[in-house]
Amino acid sequence: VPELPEVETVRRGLNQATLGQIIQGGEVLLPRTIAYPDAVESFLVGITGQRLTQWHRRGKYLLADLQTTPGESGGWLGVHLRMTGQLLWCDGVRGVSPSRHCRVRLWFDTGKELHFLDQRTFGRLWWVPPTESPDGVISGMGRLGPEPFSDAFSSTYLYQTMGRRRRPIKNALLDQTLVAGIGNIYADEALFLSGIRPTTLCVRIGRQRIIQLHQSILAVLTQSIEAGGTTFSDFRHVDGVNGNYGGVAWVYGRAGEPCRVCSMTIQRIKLAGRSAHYCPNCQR
DNA sequence: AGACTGCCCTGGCGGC
DNA sequence: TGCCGCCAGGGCAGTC
Repeated sequence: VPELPEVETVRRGLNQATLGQIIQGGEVLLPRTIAYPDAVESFLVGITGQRLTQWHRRGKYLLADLQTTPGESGGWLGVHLRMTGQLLWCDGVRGVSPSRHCRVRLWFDTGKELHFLDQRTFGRLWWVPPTESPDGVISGMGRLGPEPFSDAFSSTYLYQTMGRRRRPIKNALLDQTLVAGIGNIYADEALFLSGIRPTTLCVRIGRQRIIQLHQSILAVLTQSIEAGGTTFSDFRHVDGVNGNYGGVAWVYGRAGEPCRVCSMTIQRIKLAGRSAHYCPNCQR
């Protein structure tokens, strides 16, 4: 499940592989993958002939700058991988049918192709025309809270924003309007590292523990980006290679197994419709 | 406004 | 061996 570190890894791969290349055309195999414009044909017409000049990341969204000619914007190509989406940079053989889960394929002037694969079909693509703004067209992006690595996401911000809320801290961490990019895996891992139970109400967490949580969030995200994303998911780099989040999770996916610190059995509960994993001894 | 629930979707797995 | 139900979860619409 791609979260911020996985999306960041994909972004870096795309910036290595695709910059300067011109989209010659494409094929949409699953129309609902295209979130905007409404008509698939408008999407294809919009991106065709455009040069990819930069890939950005905002939360779990990817956004490519497009240029019609040097200095003239051709809008943006937005991508959200959701649960099982993958972007694969491959040697295309025109006319040959791609893999079973391929939803969209784009072909380039060099003969390379960019495939959007997505088993569960939750992933979405947008073409944002130059006359509009990404934050407006990609509504979820417009609502995102600060980036974890930005100055805006300080421990003071976290304390002031979350400190008042009457809801479990785990739910708050998954709320993309409070902080962008954290998903189920890193929320559980950050809460373990800061010794806080996922059920703890935000309002019950003191200043010192919020400072610890802030540090833990940055630590777990940094470590995973350095490792190139997680292994414990079906995440793949743009070249199809698996990630390697330092190898092990502290609690995520370890229900019933002994805590790596104290050997107490890791618990799994349901919060906000998601599974939450924690150590009942280390997290209070 | 804040918080929560159900839904979308497919494939893998446990139980019988 | 086969079928059924459950589970995974990011974002959004709907509701209280």
